[in-house]
Amino acid sequence: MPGRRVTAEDVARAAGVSRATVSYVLNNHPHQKIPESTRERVMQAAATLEYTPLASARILSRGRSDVVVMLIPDWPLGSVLPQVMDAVATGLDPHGLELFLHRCSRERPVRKLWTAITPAAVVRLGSLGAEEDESLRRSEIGYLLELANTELESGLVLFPGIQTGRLQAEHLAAHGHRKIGYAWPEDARLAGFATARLEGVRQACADLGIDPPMVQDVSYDPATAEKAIAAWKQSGVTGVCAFNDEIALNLFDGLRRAQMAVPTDLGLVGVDNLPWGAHAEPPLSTVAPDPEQIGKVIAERVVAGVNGEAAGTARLSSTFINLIERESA
Amino acid sequence: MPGRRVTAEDVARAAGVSRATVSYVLNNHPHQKIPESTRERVMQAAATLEYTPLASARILSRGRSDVVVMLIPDWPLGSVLPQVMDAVATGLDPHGLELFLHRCSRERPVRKLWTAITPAAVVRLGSLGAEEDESLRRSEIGYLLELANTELESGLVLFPGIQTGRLQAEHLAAHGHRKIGYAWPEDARLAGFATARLEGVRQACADLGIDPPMVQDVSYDPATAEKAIAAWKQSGVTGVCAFNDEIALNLFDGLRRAQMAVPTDLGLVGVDNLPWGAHAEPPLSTVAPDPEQIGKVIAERVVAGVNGEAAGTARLSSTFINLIERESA
DNA sequence: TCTTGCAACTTACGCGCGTCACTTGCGCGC
DNA sequence: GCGCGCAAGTGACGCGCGTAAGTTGCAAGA
Repeated sequence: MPGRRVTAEDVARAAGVSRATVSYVLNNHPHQKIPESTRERVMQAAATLEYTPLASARILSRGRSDVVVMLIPDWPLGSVLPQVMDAVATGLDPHGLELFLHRCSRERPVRKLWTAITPAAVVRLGSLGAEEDESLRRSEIGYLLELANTELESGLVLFPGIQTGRLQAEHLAAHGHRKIGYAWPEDARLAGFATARLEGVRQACADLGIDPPMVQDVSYDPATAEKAIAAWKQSGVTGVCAFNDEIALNLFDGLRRAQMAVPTDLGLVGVDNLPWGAHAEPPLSTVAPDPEQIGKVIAERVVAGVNGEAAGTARLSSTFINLIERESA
Repeated sequence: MPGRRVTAEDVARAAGVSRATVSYVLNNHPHQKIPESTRERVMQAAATLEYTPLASARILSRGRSDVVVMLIPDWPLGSVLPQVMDAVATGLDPHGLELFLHRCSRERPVRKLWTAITPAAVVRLGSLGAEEDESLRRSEIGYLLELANTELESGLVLFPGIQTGRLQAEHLAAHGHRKIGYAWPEDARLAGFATARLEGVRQACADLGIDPPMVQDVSYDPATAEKAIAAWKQSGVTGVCAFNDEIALNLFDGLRRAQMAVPTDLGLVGVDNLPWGAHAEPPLSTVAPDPEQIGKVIAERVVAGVNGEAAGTARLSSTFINLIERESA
């Protein structure tokens, strides 16, 4: 019923040339001399027939596809990641590459992915467990871009976690806080990020010659916030680096319930620059990653990798995160 | 360097059979009699060689892939959608189908997608604009599942928007509210959902014989909340249906700043069942979609469609949304 | 007039796989 | 001893495309 697919053969017939010519024209093959007249004829025919080359055939013969897959672990997606993904997609677009996302979890191993798709590149976000990582590296993916949380891991540093932590701690210190706390997210899946950021806070504290941060678990539950606040108060903590803005906002609420004021009773800095943070009372200071920039860099790397250029392992500079100073510290 | 790809040919050689036999064994071809001994030999060889059939070749010869693509518009992703996506993926998995996500925006037309991938099915979430929709339908996708917001549109109803709105309004009415407001999200990309939900609220009001809802724009900005609250107060509104929990929580804050109490001064119901809502003060009543169930149904539909069974256009029953009564109404 | 050369094509092969149609081997009944 | 039937397995084609290698036609140089 849907009428057979339009193939290059049909276009060739319509344009009165051979299939090879069609292919040369449509792919701008460099080593072929093709007069403008036939080129136009072919283009014309392809357009009217609405010809679209079949991906699988293309891949089969070229040995590579135009698909880039980004592996997203099954964390709760924040607001930043989707923006990054969009930026990557727009960065890839002019080079004819399409971005697809694939969520991976422990239950559904990624291994079967190569059966389904032959990606030109894979962007791995966070680790998938040693076994999966290994099989990923051994697979015949054209290019594999690994994004890491810290400068300690190998790969391209996406969210410079240590730098983030440092900025948070330094911001608090700049406002006179000498005893610092860290609000650690309970969700185990976020531990990778959290470790890096906490490390940054630790380093900054050491450099500033103050005590290492006092870590408390905090989730969305107000009870956890209250407990943490009490613990910090008792040990004289005056400023807290929160893993992210959501947790920081939960602490805001906890402080309000405890009749405490921000930043006089406790200073706060978050991460992510959520819209809500700017409107909190008082406005929340935060370390903001720049999704546009991050996405752009990832896309550039992928394009370079796909084109066979050596990858290199430069780190993202701190241009991609910015401290947004507001009034919560 | 990476050493040539392992093909079915290699497996055949290793197992001492022909390539055809390998293919029959690995695909469990029904019309072939294959003794257990050779079957084992082939499996064994495939395993030790770590043979993975090349997707594109498979697709090319079978004419269909094992990839299901879900088109996600570029709204800000909430917390529900990712959960739905995960549920879809798990539902697809046992049938050998892999789920990939593709964000689409106005700038990057989906049309080129069929060049990159030959999906077994496409799940369309929301509309992409008339032109895109049309080209999507005309393409040779095996199966296209369209998800709609209201019973008015064609397709499978994913989030029963009208039903959602009704539940919200009825909940308020059950607690004595006779004059109802609606908090409309400013983000234009959410208008599709919002229209459906508001329609539900309208219907419920009509059925209950009370005034139609008084609509106010509310975003993340507290200023919008304050303005809306003032307007509702002035016109005697006592209960408000918020587009979602985030907006409801913003209204919470606004009410607190205005020294007003929930639900005595203004009752509130949200949608989505965000973790924060349960911990709000007082806990937020909300209409909760069930991501697991929704995902399961989508997956079932897709599997049926891919297997060539007629789709049907049954609507999702209200089992997929549940009113969670807490204390904010 | 006969090469030589180059632009403008075309022919034909291979990518890796599914699968149809066909062959082979072998036990069985007559 | 021979034809028959069926289990077990193979040969070969086609999917749609990129592209290397080959072919044709025609103008220019000798």
